[in-house]
Amino acid sequence: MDDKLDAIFSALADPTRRAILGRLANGKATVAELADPFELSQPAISKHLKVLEQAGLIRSGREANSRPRVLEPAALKTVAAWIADYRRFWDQSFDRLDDYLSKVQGYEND
Amino acid sequence: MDDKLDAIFSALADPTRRAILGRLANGKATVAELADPFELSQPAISKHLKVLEQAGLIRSGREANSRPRVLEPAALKTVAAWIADYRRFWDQSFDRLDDYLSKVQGYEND
DNA sequence: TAGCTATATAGCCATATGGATATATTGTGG
DNA sequence: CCACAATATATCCATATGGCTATATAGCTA
Repeated sequence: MDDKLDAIFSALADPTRRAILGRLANGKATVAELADPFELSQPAISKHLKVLEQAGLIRSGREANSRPRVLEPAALKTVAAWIADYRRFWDQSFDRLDDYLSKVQGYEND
Repeated sequence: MDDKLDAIFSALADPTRRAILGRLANGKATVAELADPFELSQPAISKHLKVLEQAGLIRSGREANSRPRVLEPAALKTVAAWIADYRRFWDQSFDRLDDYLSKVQGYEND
């Protein structure tokens, strides 16, 4: 799972790739469509797509001449699950845990 | 905000750094304490800490001889906020949005 | 089959990253 | 002030990353 997170976070660290995911949130798209908003070469986009796919964030389809991409939510869910463990540090709705933690931390910290 | 996400995701892409955050979730810790679980040199850990700090994920304190680190939840909250936009793709509790989206996507996809 | 369209792959290059060792810096205690 | 402890900074090195151009591959369509 750690390896997965490595790949996922690493894929998400690039703004072009996040923008691509944003586009795919509206539905599947061809490589050309995904490339359109950017001033990057087509191979550069293909490379980004490969990174996203290897991280499990998207999938490739096949449709006539083109290979449309779709979002693969599971990978994002993995991230959400990871970050959920930290939610208590900022979210009011985790008050009881928060109280508990501030006691524990207060003990350790002072 | 995009720049922030770049730095944050990039920082989170390394398992050592995620482990450090995990340790800091139990309360503040010195560099030596943070380095202890790893078979890495002290400078390597300092480098990781610098990356985490520049991403805003941790802060440095000062206490006698040592510079203890603490978690900085805001940066993680930023990630949670980003990913929340995708929550509808996997979470049942977002059913209405999900329905809406599947209609929209169905339209675009078929 | 020939040619066009869509996309992938191969190289190549510059910069970034993660690690190591050696050394500098800063604070504490004697 | 000295010596030690804790941590940071400076190099250096190997590998990874992101971009480009050129070229290969696959599927239509005439």
